[in-house]
Amino acid sequence: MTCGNTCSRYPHGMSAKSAIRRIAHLDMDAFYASVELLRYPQLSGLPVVIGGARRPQDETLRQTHAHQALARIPLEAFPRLQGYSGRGVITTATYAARQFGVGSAMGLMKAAKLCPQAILLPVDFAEYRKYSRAFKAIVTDIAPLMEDRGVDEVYIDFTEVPGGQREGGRVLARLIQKAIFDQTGLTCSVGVAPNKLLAKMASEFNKPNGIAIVFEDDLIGKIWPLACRKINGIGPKSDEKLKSLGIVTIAQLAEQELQWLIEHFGQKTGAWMFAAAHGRDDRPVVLESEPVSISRETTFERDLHAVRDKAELGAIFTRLCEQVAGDLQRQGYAGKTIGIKLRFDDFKGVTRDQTVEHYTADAKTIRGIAGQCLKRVPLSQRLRLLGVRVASLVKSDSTDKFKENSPPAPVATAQAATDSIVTTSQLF
DNA sequence: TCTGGGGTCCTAGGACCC
DNA sequence: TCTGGGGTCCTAGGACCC
Repeated sequence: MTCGNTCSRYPHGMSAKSAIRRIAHLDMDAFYASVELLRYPQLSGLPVVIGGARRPQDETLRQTHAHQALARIPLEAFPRLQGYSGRGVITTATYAARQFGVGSAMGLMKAAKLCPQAILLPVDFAEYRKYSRAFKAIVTDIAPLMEDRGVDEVYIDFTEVPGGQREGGRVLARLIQKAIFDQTGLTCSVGVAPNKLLAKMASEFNKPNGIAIVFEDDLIGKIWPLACRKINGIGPKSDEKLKSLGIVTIAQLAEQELQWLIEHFGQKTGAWMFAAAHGRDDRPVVLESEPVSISRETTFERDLHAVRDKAELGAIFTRLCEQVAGDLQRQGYAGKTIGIKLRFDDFKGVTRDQTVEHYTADAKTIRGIAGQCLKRVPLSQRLRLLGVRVASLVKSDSTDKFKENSPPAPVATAQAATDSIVTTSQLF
């Protein structure tokens, strides 16, 4: 068994001052909704949902409100879920709304039935990003070793932070929580534990605005009674499979032999599950990471047909390529694997990609290669989603030696050549 | 009336090379 | 010519997460 950085940096019981590894997981409470409540305090206590709605009436809400004193806007001026029609899901719901059974990822029309009086606000990523940057800056001012896990979550290594060991991390967690609240008005929940796996579970224990401390000795008492699904990485599919094998709780998972888990879930997953069930996880807190891929996708307001809606589809496709190219250029990357993603009206999806010789961040080049990918998909079925992705990324300053202007002419595949069904080759 | 828009990582087969 | 193994790259799909 090899011993990596973690062991050599934190020798167990070796020196009198040896620090115990303490990792925190911090999770902002109902993040998007809470940010909206800062702008519209008159909505506090009311059921509010933030939705991925892209209807014209939603898009105009911000402009309508733009020049008013937001806190004075009367309640009647806010759109309600009642009578909502169209696509879109809830991204965040206030705790008041959650009491009606609505929550993340639920379709807005279903939510409208459960809680018609709920106020519906469109998402405003720019605003959430602002608060995201703000709370992360507050965290790193106090504890510099932070791993970004998206807009509203971070891991923090408390181990070597002054005060990070006091009360198992509770003192520092409280300090960070208070600093974030004082400076942003937002609340968060924090779990502190010997590793990321346990810290993540702990942060859920006392939500919202709570702190939970977990020590190694708490495994049996606090972790084992939980459902396997609470382990970050065990999703709906694995959970179902575990249930079918008679395993519901983490304790039951921990009873299984390593070999038995490997037989049922494969070498990697089986071994990982075994470790997780025993509370073991030595992943470090990662401060910086490079993106693997950059993509844009969109679900249409209505399903589109490759033939009947050819012009509309073509325009959307071009726009997606331009957006991806813009993202790449802004972030300073170029890629050489270009791909597309389609979702059909039955929600089944396919992907196609192609790796080319030259790195690119150019919209027209991407559009050309993505168009070739699209030709390899039979398109008799109606589409609900189209996406464009660029992977195999490099920092664009390191691509100066490759020139971007030579889109290769991909050879048509045998499959595309022999395809007798309607394909986009006639369209794009 | 189902199910958004980003991402990451893993698996598995085939091509190709040594 | 056959047998065998390992490594890497590419592609497609799928599970999972925020």
